[in-house]
Amino acid sequence: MSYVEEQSVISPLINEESTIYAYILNDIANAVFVSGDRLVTTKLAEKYQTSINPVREALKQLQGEGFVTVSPNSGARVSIFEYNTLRDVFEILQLLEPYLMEWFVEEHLLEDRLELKALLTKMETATDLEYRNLDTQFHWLTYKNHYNQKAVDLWRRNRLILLAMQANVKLNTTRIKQSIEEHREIIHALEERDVTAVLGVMARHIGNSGKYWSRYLSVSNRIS
Amino acid sequence: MSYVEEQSVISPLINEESTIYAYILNDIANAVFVSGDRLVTTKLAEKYQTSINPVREALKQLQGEGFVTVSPNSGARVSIFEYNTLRDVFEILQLLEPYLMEWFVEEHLLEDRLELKALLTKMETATDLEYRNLDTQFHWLTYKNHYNQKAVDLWRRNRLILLAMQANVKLNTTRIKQSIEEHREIIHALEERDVTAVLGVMARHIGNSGKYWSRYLSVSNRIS
DNA sequence: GTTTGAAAGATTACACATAATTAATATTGG
DNA sequence: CCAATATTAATTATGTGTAATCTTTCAAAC
Repeated sequence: MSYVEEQSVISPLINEESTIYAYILNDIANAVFVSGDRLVTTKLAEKYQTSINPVREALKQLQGEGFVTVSPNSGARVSIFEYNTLRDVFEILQLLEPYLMEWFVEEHLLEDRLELKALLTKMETATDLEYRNLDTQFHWLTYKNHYNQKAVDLWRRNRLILLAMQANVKLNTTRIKQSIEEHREIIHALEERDVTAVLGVMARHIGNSGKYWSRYLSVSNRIS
Repeated sequence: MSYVEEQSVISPLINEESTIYAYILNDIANAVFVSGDRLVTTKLAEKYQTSINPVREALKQLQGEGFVTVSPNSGARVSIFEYNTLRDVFEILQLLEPYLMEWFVEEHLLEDRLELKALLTKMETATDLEYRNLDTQFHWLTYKNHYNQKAVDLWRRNRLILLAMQANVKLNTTRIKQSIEEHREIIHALEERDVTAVLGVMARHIGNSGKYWSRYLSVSNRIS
């Protein structure tokens, strides 16, 4: 097990590092392996410089988390992420995010808000790929300390699926600008500690994101 | 792999059958293994009449699903289900159930409602243990066909954790009666296809259940 | 074009070797 | 003599190789 990943690990959302589990999940999140791809144990063992069992165990864990689908005697594949998955994930996020955010509005510290502002500043000069990472960091920061860590984990997993689906689709500048503006509004409402306002912006933010991606991915679905 | 379980598998909530995964999960849900218990691979392999590797893989899958916690070089344990877990699980259910139920109210068929009524009838003469099973079946029936299978799976998992926590605590008759009444109200509101009414009863139903168990399990926590 | 059958490839389960942890025992200091 | 620590023994986890079984693939025959 002396494999070194070229690409950096999707920082905040993948806890464990330097494990086969993390490598595979990272490769799924970065669309190195895409929806439906076969995950052959021998190939993976070779790629990550280890034997079959550790790979099988990593795949089983990923199966439990929903990223991989295993058919008996037929092997593992990256789970099918299609249009319906996008809808499902967004609807779950739409339940979770207001719930997680509400706590943050009331309990966050000044330093949290300053960190968010720092991220916002970085966003303004970020490229497409950097932006996605900053966006993830922004929301991760707001949720990660929530008392309901089960819910946080749920959010994390759904967010990773989203990243996997979006990895090879570019974000257009109009949407980035709109998204930055929404983040700014969130921070502003946070300063006032106005729960209703924050949740309002959040709902709009998720809704817009959902609309954007569903439009995009429905097209790419129609093509393939 | 020729192990035969004495106790029947928690029927609807555990899909796979006759697998080590299902056996272990079933034993967790029935509190054969309780929160914090060490899950030693060799022991489990012996118990379920198989070798170590399949056990390890089952444990990894259960880890991914949150039922088992694995520490490097130190092995697997049943995840810690304590008072905070109860709160977390109930809050997640409180988000999920209205979401899942809303669809059912609008889309369910007459035969679904008849099945629910049949379950209700059985509830009225059920013992404590049977009641819990019927209650699970009731809600499973309402959710299992929802278009968002990711959400359904989420509900399933959280419900299993609840079952694991409640397995060795008895349900008192007052709560059973109250619970039956709530189910009756749900069916009634379903007949009218009145979303608001159903969600109202549901919120109360979950709330009451949460109150009941938190009171009970906080006591058992204080004792231990 | 469909079916059949053989060969290659992969999955699964098992046994073994090694490394780490846990426990049990002995030793030391107060 | 007791408590805390150190040492040793047992247990357990982890990773590798291998054999058997099942799938898939590909080519030949119908």
